Amino acid sequence: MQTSTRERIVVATARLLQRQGYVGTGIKQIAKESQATLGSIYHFFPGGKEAVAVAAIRHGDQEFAALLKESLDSEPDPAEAVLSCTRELAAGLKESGWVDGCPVTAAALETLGVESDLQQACADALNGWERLVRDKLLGCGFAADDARELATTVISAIEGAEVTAQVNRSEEPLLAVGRQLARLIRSYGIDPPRR
Amino acid sequence: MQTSTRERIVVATARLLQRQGYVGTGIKQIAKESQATLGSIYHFFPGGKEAVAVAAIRHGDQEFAALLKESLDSEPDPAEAVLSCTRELAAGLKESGWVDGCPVTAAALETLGVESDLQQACADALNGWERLVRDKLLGCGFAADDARELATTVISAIEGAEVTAQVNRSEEPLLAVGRQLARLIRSYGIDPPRR
DNA sequence: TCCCGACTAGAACGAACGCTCTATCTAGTG
DNA sequence: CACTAGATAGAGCGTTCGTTCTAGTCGGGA
Repeated sequence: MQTSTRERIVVATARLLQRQGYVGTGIKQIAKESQATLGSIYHFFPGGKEAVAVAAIRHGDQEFAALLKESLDSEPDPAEAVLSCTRELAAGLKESGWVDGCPVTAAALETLGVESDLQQACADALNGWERLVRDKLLGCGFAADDARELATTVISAIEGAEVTAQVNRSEEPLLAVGRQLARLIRSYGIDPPRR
Repeated sequence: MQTSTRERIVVATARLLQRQGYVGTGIKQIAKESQATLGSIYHFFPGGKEAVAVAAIRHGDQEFAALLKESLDSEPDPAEAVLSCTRELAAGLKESGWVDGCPVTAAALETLGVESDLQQACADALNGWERLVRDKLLGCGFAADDARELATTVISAIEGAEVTAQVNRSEEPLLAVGRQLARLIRSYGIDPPRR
Protein backbone atom coordinates (compact mmCIF):
# COMPACT_ATOMS: atom_id res chain seq x y z
CA MET A 1 0.00 0.00 0.00
CA GLN A 2 1.55 3.29 -1.07
CA THR A 3 -0.39 5.67 1.12
CA SER A 4 -1.26 4.79 4.67
CA THR A 5 -4.89 4.40 5.66
CA ARG A 6 -4.56 7.31 8.06
CA GLU A 7 -3.28 9.56 5.31
CA ARG A 8 -6.06 8.53 2.93
CA ILE A 9 -8.62 9.43 5.61
CA VAL A 10 -7.09 12.86 6.18
CA VAL A 11 -6.79 13.72 2.50
CA ALA A 12 -10.29 12.57 1.64
CA THR A 13 -11.75 14.45 4.60
CA ALA A 14 -9.92 17.63 3.62
CA ARG A 15 -11.45 17.51 0.17
CA LEU A 16 -14.92 16.76 1.51
CA LEU A 17 -14.68 19.55 4.07
CA GLN A 18 -13.79 22.17 1.52
CA ARG A 19 -16.63 21.08 -0.73
CA GLN A 20 -19.48 20.59 1.71
CA GLY A 21 -18.39 21.86 5.10
CA TYR A 22 -18.21 20.15 8.47
CA VAL A 23 -21.85 19.39 9.20
CA GLY A 24 -22.46 18.37 5.62
CA THR A 25 -19.78 15.72 5.70
CA GLY A 26 -20.65 12.39 7.33
CA ILE A 27 -18.28 9.90 8.91
CA LYS A 28 -19.63 7.16 6.67
CA GLN A 29 -19.04 9.28 3.60
CA ILE A 30 -15.46 9.81 4.72
CA ALA A 31 -15.10 6.05 5.12
CA LYS A 32 -16.41 5.36 1.64
CA GLU A 33 -14.39 8.12 -0.01
CA SER A 34 -11.13 7.18 1.66
CA GLN A 35 -11.56 3.44 1.12
CA ALA A 36 -11.40 2.95 4.87
CA THR A 37 -13.93 1.54 7.28
CA LEU A 38 -15.57 2.99 10.34
CA GLY A 39 -13.37 0.82 12.52
CA SER A 40 -10.21 2.21 10.96
CA ILE A 41 -11.34 5.81 11.33
CA TYR A 42 -12.15 5.42 15.00
CA HIS A 43 -8.94 3.48 15.49
CA PHE A 44 -6.77 6.32 14.17
CA PHE A 45 -8.97 9.12 15.49
CA PRO A 46 -10.45 8.16 18.86
CA GLY A 47 -11.71 11.73 19.10
CA GLY A 48 -14.33 10.95 16.46
CA LYS A 49 -15.52 13.20 13.69
CA GLU A 50 -14.07 16.39 15.11
CA ALA A 51 -10.60 14.90 15.50
CA VAL A 52 -10.65 13.77 11.87
CA ALA A 53 -11.77 17.23 10.80
CA VAL A 54 -9.02 18.95 12.78
CA ALA A 55 -6.39 16.79 11.12
CA ALA A 56 -7.94 17.47 7.72
CA ILE A 57 -8.03 21.24 8.31
CA ARG A 58 -4.38 21.21 9.31
CA HIS A 59 -3.60 19.26 6.15
CA GLY A 60 -5.44 21.82 4.00
CA ASP A 61 -3.69 24.58 5.89
CA GLN A 62 -0.24 23.24 5.04
CA GLU A 63 -1.23 22.54 1.46
CA PHE A 64 -2.40 26.10 0.86
CA ALA A 65 0.55 27.54 2.77
CA ALA A 66 2.89 25.68 0.42
CA LEU A 67 1.10 27.06 -2.64
CA LEU A 68 1.16 30.56 -1.18
CA LYS A 69 4.84 30.32 -0.27
CA GLU A 70 5.70 29.10 -3.74
CA SER A 71 3.90 32.06 -5.34
CA LEU A 72 5.52 34.54 -2.99
CA ASP A 73 8.99 33.13 -3.54
CA SER A 74 8.68 32.98 -7.31
CA GLU A 75 8.48 36.77 -7.68
CA PRO A 76 10.72 39.33 -5.98
CA ASP A 77 8.08 42.05 -6.40
CA PRO A 78 5.29 41.48 -3.87
CA ALA A 79 2.68 42.96 -6.20
CA GLU A 80 3.63 40.49 -8.92
CA ALA A 81 3.66 37.70 -6.34
CA VAL A 82 0.07 38.40 -5.32
CA LEU A 83 -0.97 38.53 -8.96
CA SER A 84 0.69 35.20 -9.60
CA CYS A 85 -1.04 33.74 -6.58
CA THR A 86 -4.54 34.80 -7.64
CA ARG A 87 -3.90 33.50 -11.15
CA GLU A 88 -2.92 30.12 -9.79
CA LEU A 89 -5.94 29.99 -7.49
CA ALA A 90 -8.27 30.97 -10.32
CA ALA A 91 -6.88 28.23 -12.54
CA GLY A 92 -7.19 25.60 -9.82
CA LEU A 93 -10.72 26.67 -8.97
CA LYS A 94 -11.87 26.47 -12.57
CA GLU A 95 -10.22 23.10 -13.04
CA SER A 96 -12.13 21.67 -10.08
CA GLY A 97 -15.45 22.82 -11.51
CA TRP A 98 -15.65 25.65 -8.96
CA VAL A 99 -16.04 23.33 -5.98
CA ASP A 100 -12.57 23.14 -4.42
CA GLY A 101 -12.42 26.50 -2.71
CA CYS A 102 -10.68 27.60 0.43
CA PRO A 103 -10.04 24.55 2.59
CA VAL A 104 -11.02 26.18 5.87
CA THR A 105 -13.66 28.86 5.24
CA ALA A 106 -16.63 26.55 5.08
CA ALA A 107 -15.69 24.65 8.20
CA ALA A 108 -14.74 27.83 10.03
CA LEU A 109 -18.09 29.49 9.46
CA GLU A 110 -20.03 26.52 10.77
CA THR A 111 -18.16 26.21 14.03
CA LEU A 112 -18.02 29.87 15.06
CA GLY A 113 -20.43 29.64 17.93
CA VAL A 114 -18.65 26.90 19.83
CA GLU A 115 -15.16 26.99 21.25
CA SER A 116 -13.54 23.97 19.65
CA ASP A 117 -10.25 22.59 18.42
CA LEU A 118 -11.69 22.76 14.94
CA GLN A 119 -12.31 26.48 15.18
CA GLN A 120 -8.81 26.99 16.57
CA ALA A 121 -7.29 25.05 13.67
CA CYS A 122 -9.11 27.30 11.22
CA ALA A 123 -7.90 30.44 12.99
CA ASP A 124 -4.34 29.11 13.02
CA ALA A 125 -4.50 28.49 9.28
CA LEU A 126 -5.71 31.99 8.43
CA ASN A 127 -3.16 33.64 10.70
CA GLY A 128 -0.35 31.51 9.33
CA TRP A 129 -1.13 32.55 5.77
CA GLU A 130 -1.30 36.17 6.80
CA ARG A 131 2.13 35.85 8.42
CA LEU A 132 3.60 34.49 5.18
CA VAL A 133 2.40 37.56 3.31
CA ARG A 134 3.51 39.91 6.06
CA ASP A 135 7.01 38.46 6.14
CA LYS A 136 7.29 38.83 2.39
CA LEU A 137 6.32 42.49 2.64
CA LEU A 138 8.69 43.12 5.52
CA GLY A 139 11.48 41.56 3.49
CA CYS A 140 10.71 44.01 0.69
CA GLY A 141 11.14 47.01 2.93
CA PHE A 142 7.60 47.76 4.02
CA ALA A 143 7.01 49.38 7.40
CA ALA A 144 5.74 47.01 10.08
CA ASP A 145 2.28 48.56 10.36
CA ASP A 146 1.80 48.76 6.63
CA ALA A 147 2.94 45.17 6.18
CA ARG A 148 0.50 43.96 8.80
CA GLU A 149 -2.52 45.80 7.40
CA LEU A 150 -1.65 44.86 3.86
CA ALA A 151 -1.24 41.20 4.76
CA THR A 152 -4.64 41.15 6.44
CA THR A 153 -6.15 42.81 3.39
CA VAL A 154 -4.49 40.48 0.90
CA ILE A 155 -5.58 37.30 2.67
CA SER A 156 -9.11 38.57 3.36
CA ALA A 157 -9.59 39.78 -0.19
CA ILE A 158 -8.34 36.54 -1.69
CA GLU A 159 -10.57 34.61 0.68
CA GLY A 160 -13.60 36.63 -0.34
CA ALA A 161 -12.70 36.62 -4.01
CA GLU A 162 -12.54 32.84 -3.99
CA VAL A 163 -16.07 32.66 -2.63
CA THR A 164 -17.28 35.20 -5.19
CA ALA A 165 -15.56 33.28 -7.98
CA GLN A 166 -17.15 30.02 -6.86
CA VAL A 167 -20.62 31.46 -6.60
CA ASN A 168 -20.39 33.07 -10.04
CA ARG A 169 -18.46 30.18 -11.57
CA SER A 170 -15.98 32.62 -13.04
CA GLU A 171 -12.27 33.33 -12.76
CA GLU A 172 -12.84 37.06 -13.13
CA PRO A 173 -13.40 37.99 -9.46
CA LEU A 174 -10.12 36.40 -8.42
CA LEU A 175 -8.22 37.99 -11.29
CA ALA A 176 -9.76 41.42 -10.75
CA VAL A 177 -9.01 41.32 -7.03
CA GLY A 178 -5.46 40.25 -7.84
CA ARG A 179 -4.98 43.27 -10.09
CA GLN A 180 -6.41 45.67 -7.52
CA LEU A 181 -4.31 44.20 -4.72
CA ALA A 182 -1.21 44.62 -6.86
CA ARG A 183 -2.16 48.24 -7.46
CA LEU A 184 -2.68 48.77 -3.75
CA ILE A 185 0.73 47.30 -2.90
CA ARG A 186 2.44 49.42 -5.56
CA SER A 187 0.73 52.54 -4.20
CA TYR A 188 3.19 52.45 -1.32
CA GLY A 189 5.90 53.33 -3.79
CA ILE A 190 8.46 50.88 -2.47
CA ASP A 191 10.94 49.64 -5.04
CA PRO A 192 10.86 45.87 -5.42
CA PRO A 193 14.20 44.32 -4.51
CA ARG A 194 16.18 43.18 -7.48
CA ARG A 195 17.32 39.63 -7.44
CA MET B 1 -50.32 39.61 16.27
CA GLN B 2 -47.77 42.23 15.28
CA THR B 3 -45.57 40.15 13.00
CA SER B 4 -47.04 37.48 10.82
CA THR B 5 -46.08 33.86 11.35
CA ARG B 6 -44.56 33.76 7.92
CA GLU B 7 -42.36 36.74 8.67
CA ARG B 8 -41.24 35.28 11.98
CA ILE B 9 -40.20 32.10 10.18
CA VAL B 10 -38.18 33.99 7.57
CA VAL B 11 -36.42 36.25 10.06
CA ALA B 12 -35.54 33.43 12.44
CA THR B 13 -34.25 31.29 9.57
CA ALA B 14 -32.11 34.12 8.27
CA ARG B 15 -30.42 34.49 11.63
CA LEU B 16 -29.93 30.74 12.01
CA LEU B 17 -28.51 30.44 8.48
CA GLN B 18 -25.92 33.12 9.02
CA ARG B 19 -24.83 31.54 12.29
CA GLN B 20 -24.73 27.86 11.45
CA GLY B 21 -25.24 27.46 7.73
CA TYR B 22 -27.82 25.53 5.74
CA VAL B 23 -27.06 21.93 6.69
CA GLY B 24 -26.50 22.87 10.30
CA THR B 25 -29.95 24.39 10.62
CA GLY B 26 -32.85 22.00 11.16
CA ILE B 27 -36.49 22.57 10.32
CA LYS B 28 -37.47 21.78 13.89
CA GLN B 29 -35.00 24.31 15.21
CA ILE B 30 -36.53 26.91 12.91
CA ALA B 31 -39.94 26.02 14.28
CA LYS B 32 -38.82 26.42 17.87
CA GLU B 33 -36.90 29.63 17.25
CA SER B 34 -39.69 31.31 15.31
CA GLN B 35 -42.46 30.20 17.66
CA ALA B 36 -44.13 28.41 14.78
CA THR B 37 -44.97 24.76 14.28
CA LEU B 38 -43.97 22.32 11.59
CA GLY B 39 -47.45 22.54 10.15
CA SER B 40 -47.20 26.30 9.77
CA ILE B 41 -43.82 26.12 8.10
CA TYR B 42 -44.94 23.58 5.54
CA HIS B 43 -48.14 25.52 5.05
CA PHE B 44 -46.31 28.72 4.10
CA PHE B 45 -43.43 26.97 2.36
CA PRO B 46 -44.64 23.85 0.55
CA GLY B 47 -41.16 23.60 -0.96
CA GLY B 48 -39.82 22.52 2.42
CA LYS B 49 -36.50 23.44 3.96
CA GLU B 50 -34.95 24.78 0.79
CA ALA B 51 -37.87 27.11 0.10
CA VAL B 52 -37.64 28.53 3.62
CA ALA B 53 -33.90 29.00 3.18
CA VAL B 54 -34.33 30.79 -0.14
CA ALA B 55 -36.78 33.24 1.42
CA ALA B 56 -34.43 33.76 4.35
CA ILE B 57 -31.43 34.38 2.11
CA ARG B 58 -33.40 36.94 0.12
CA HIS B 59 -34.38 38.60 3.39
CA GLY B 60 -30.75 38.77 4.52
CA ASP B 61 -29.81 40.04 1.09
CA GLN B 62 -32.20 42.99 1.33
CA GLU B 63 -31.21 43.71 4.89
CA PHE B 64 -27.52 43.94 4.05
CA ALA B 65 -28.24 45.86 0.85
CA ALA B 66 -30.09 48.46 2.92
CA LEU B 67 -27.16 48.80 5.32
CA LEU B 68 -24.73 49.07 2.44
CA LYS B 69 -26.85 51.63 0.62
CA GLU B 70 -27.14 53.70 3.76
CA SER B 71 -23.38 53.75 4.22
CA LEU B 72 -22.78 54.61 0.59
CA ASP B 73 -25.32 57.42 0.60
CA SER B 74 -24.11 58.93 3.84
CA GLU B 75 -20.74 59.94 2.40
CA PRO B 76 -20.16 61.65 -0.93
CA ASP B 77 -16.57 60.39 -1.06
CA PRO B 78 -16.60 56.66 -1.97
CA ALA B 79 -13.45 56.02 0.04
CA GLU B 80 -15.07 57.48 3.15
CA ALA B 81 -18.24 55.52 2.38
CA VAL B 82 -16.37 52.21 2.36
CA LEU B 83 -14.64 53.14 5.60
CA SER B 84 -17.96 53.94 7.21
CA CYS B 85 -19.37 50.65 5.99
CA THR B 86 -16.57 48.53 7.46
CA ARG B 87 -16.83 50.42 10.76
CA GLU B 88 -20.51 49.68 10.95
CA LEU B 89 -20.01 46.02 10.11
CA ALA B 90 -17.25 45.70 12.70
CA ALA B 91 -19.44 47.21 15.39
CA GLY B 92 -22.37 44.94 14.52
CA LEU B 93 -20.18 41.87 14.44
CA LYS B 94 -18.67 42.59 17.84
CA GLU B 95 -22.07 43.30 19.31
CA SER B 96 -23.36 39.91 18.19
CA GLY B 97 -20.47 38.11 19.86
CA TRP B 98 -18.82 37.45 16.49
CA VAL B 99 -21.53 35.10 15.30
CA ASP B 100 -23.75 37.19 13.01
CA GLY B 101 -21.55 37.38 9.95
CA CYS B 102 -22.41 37.63 6.30
CA PRO B 103 -25.93 36.30 5.82
CA VAL B 104 -25.19 34.35 2.67
CA THR B 105 -21.58 33.14 2.71
CA ALA B 106 -22.11 30.12 4.92
CA ALA B 107 -25.13 28.92 2.99
CA ALA B 108 -23.48 29.65 -0.34
CA LEU B 109 -20.41 27.56 0.40
CA GLU B 110 -22.43 24.52 1.38
CA THR B 111 -24.57 24.44 -1.74
CA LEU B 112 -21.91 25.01 -4.38
CA GLY B 113 -21.93 21.56 -5.84
CA VAL B 114 -25.61 21.41 -6.64
CA GLU B 115 -27.55 23.67 -8.97
CA SER B 116 -30.29 25.00 -6.71
CA ASP B 117 -32.52 27.99 -6.11
CA LEU B 118 -30.64 28.53 -2.89
CA GLN B 119 -27.33 28.86 -4.67
CA GLN B 120 -28.90 31.25 -7.17
CA ALA B 121 -30.28 33.40 -4.36
CA CYS B 122 -26.80 33.66 -2.85
CA ALA B 123 -25.28 34.63 -6.20
CA ASP B 124 -28.00 37.25 -6.72
CA ALA B 125 -27.26 38.76 -3.33
CA LEU B 126 -23.53 39.08 -3.93
CA ASN B 127 -24.01 40.54 -7.38
CA GLY B 128 -26.62 42.99 -6.12
CA TRP B 129 -24.27 44.34 -3.47
CA GLU B 130 -21.50 44.64 -6.01
CA ARG B 131 -23.80 46.63 -8.25
CA LEU B 132 -24.56 49.07 -5.44
CA VAL B 133 -20.86 49.78 -5.01
CA ARG B 134 -20.29 50.00 -8.75
CA ASP B 135 -23.08 52.50 -9.26
CA LYS B 136 -21.71 54.64 -6.45
CA LEU B 137 -18.29 54.67 -8.11
CA LEU B 138 -19.75 55.42 -11.52
CA GLY B 139 -21.64 58.33 -10.01
CA CYS B 140 -18.36 59.66 -8.67
CA GLY B 141 -16.77 59.76 -12.10
CA PHE B 142 -14.89 56.45 -12.19
CA ALA B 143 -14.37 54.76 -15.54
CA ALA B 144 -16.65 51.79 -16.18
CA ASP B 145 -13.89 49.16 -16.06
CA ASP B 146 -12.31 50.62 -12.95
CA ALA B 147 -15.66 50.84 -11.20
CA ARG B 148 -16.42 47.21 -11.97
CA GLU B 149 -13.10 45.85 -10.76
CA LEU B 150 -13.14 48.04 -7.68
CA ALA B 151 -16.67 46.99 -6.78
CA THR B 152 -15.72 43.32 -7.05
CA THR B 153 -12.69 43.96 -4.88
CA VAL B 154 -14.59 45.94 -2.25
CA ILE B 155 -17.31 43.34 -1.81
CA SER B 156 -14.89 40.40 -1.87
CA ALA B 157 -12.53 42.02 0.60
CA ILE B 158 -15.32 42.95 2.99
CA GLU B 159 -16.69 39.43 2.70
CA GLY B 160 -13.32 37.91 3.52
CA ALA B 161 -12.57 40.43 6.23
CA GLU B 162 -15.78 39.57 7.98
CA VAL B 163 -14.80 35.90 8.09
CA THR B 164 -11.32 36.80 9.34
CA ALA B 165 -12.80 39.08 11.99
CA GLN B 166 -15.17 36.37 13.15
CA VAL B 167 -12.50 33.71 13.36
CA ASN B 168 -10.16 35.99 15.32
CA ARG B 169 -12.95 37.58 17.34
CA SER B 170 -11.55 41.00 16.57
CA GLU B 171 -12.71 44.14 14.82
CA GLU B 172 -9.23 44.84 13.51
CA PRO B 173 -9.36 42.84 10.23
CA LEU B 174 -12.49 44.66 9.10
CA LEU B 175 -11.10 48.05 10.06
CA ALA B 176 -7.71 47.41 8.46
CA VAL B 177 -9.33 46.22 5.25
CA GLY B 178 -11.55 49.29 5.30
CA ARG B 179 -8.52 51.58 5.52
CA GLN B 180 -6.70 49.78 2.72
CA LEU B 181 -9.76 49.79 0.48
CA ALA B 182 -10.12 53.54 1.02
CA ARG B 183 -6.48 53.98 0.07
CA LEU B 184 -7.00 51.89 -3.06
CA ILE B 185 -10.02 53.94 -4.12
CA ARG B 186 -8.16 57.21 -3.52
CA SER B 187 -5.22 55.95 -5.58
CA TYR B 188 -7.31 56.56 -8.69
CA GLY B 189 -7.00 60.27 -7.95
CA ILE B 190 -10.60 61.14 -8.69
CA ASP B 191 -11.93 64.10 -6.79
CA PRO B 192 -14.90 63.24 -4.63
CA PRO B 193 -18.00 65.19 -5.69
CA ARG B 194 -18.83 67.97 -3.30
CA ARG B 195 -22.34 67.96 -1.93
C1' DT C 1 -76.54 28.06 11.37
C1' DC C 2 -73.49 25.89 8.47
C1' DC C 3 -69.48 25.65 6.03
C1' DC C 4 -65.07 26.43 4.09
C1' DG C 5 -60.61 28.03 3.49
C1' DA C 6 -56.62 29.67 6.14
C1' DC C 7 -53.93 28.37 9.61
C1' DT C 8 -52.18 25.73 13.79
C1' DA C 9 -50.71 21.55 16.05
C1' DG C 10 -47.83 17.57 16.63
C1' DA C 11 -47.62 12.34 16.11
C1' DA C 12 -45.34 9.26 13.12
C1' DC C 13 -42.33 7.61 9.15
C1' DG C 14 -38.16 6.10 6.81
C1' DA C 15 -33.55 7.53 6.24
C1' DA C 16 -29.28 9.13 7.85
C1' DC C 17 -26.56 10.75 11.64
C1' DG C 18 -22.24 9.85 15.02
C1' DC C 19 -20.72 6.39 17.66
C1' DT C 20 -20.01 1.78 20.19
C1' DC C 21 -19.39 -2.75 20.04
C1' DT C 22 -17.70 -7.45 18.94
C1' DA C 23 -15.26 -10.15 15.75
C1' DT C 24 -11.69 -11.04 12.49
C1' DC C 25 -7.46 -10.47 10.14
C1' DT C 26 -2.40 -9.42 9.99
C1' DA C 27 2.50 -8.74 11.18
C1' DG C 28 6.06 -9.10 14.37
C1' DT C 29 8.13 -11.31 18.60
C1' DG C 30 9.31 -14.96 21.90
C1' DC D 1 4.36 -22.39 16.57
C1' DA D 2 1.68 -19.54 19.92
C1' DC D 3 0.81 -15.01 21.47
C1' DT D 4 -0.27 -10.19 21.13
C1' DA D 5 -0.91 -5.40 19.71
C1' DG D 6 -2.29 -3.00 15.67
C1' DA D 7 -5.51 -2.57 12.18
C1' DT D 8 -9.75 -3.80 9.64
C1' DA D 9 -14.60 -4.87 9.22
C1' DG D 10 -19.45 -3.80 9.72
C1' DA D 11 -23.84 -4.76 12.44
C1' DG D 12 -26.51 -2.17 15.42
C1' DC D 13 -27.36 1.47 19.09
C1' DG D 14 -30.09 5.73 20.13
C1' DT D 15 -30.99 10.05 18.14
C1' DT D 16 -32.22 13.42 14.91
C1' DC D 17 -33.14 14.57 10.21
C1' DG D 18 -36.85 16.40 6.58
C1' DT D 19 -41.20 15.26 5.43
C1' DT D 20 -46.03 13.61 5.50
C1' DC D 21 -50.23 13.10 7.50
C1' DT D 22 -54.45 13.61 10.17
C1' DA D 23 -56.91 16.37 13.35
C1' DG D 24 -58.32 20.59 15.28
C1' DT D 25 -59.08 25.83 15.69
C1' DC D 26 -60.95 29.97 14.05
C1' DG D 27 -63.26 33.98 11.56
C1' DG D 28 -66.35 35.49 8.12
C1' DG D 29 -69.67 34.87 4.04
C1' DA D 30 -73.91 32.29 2.50
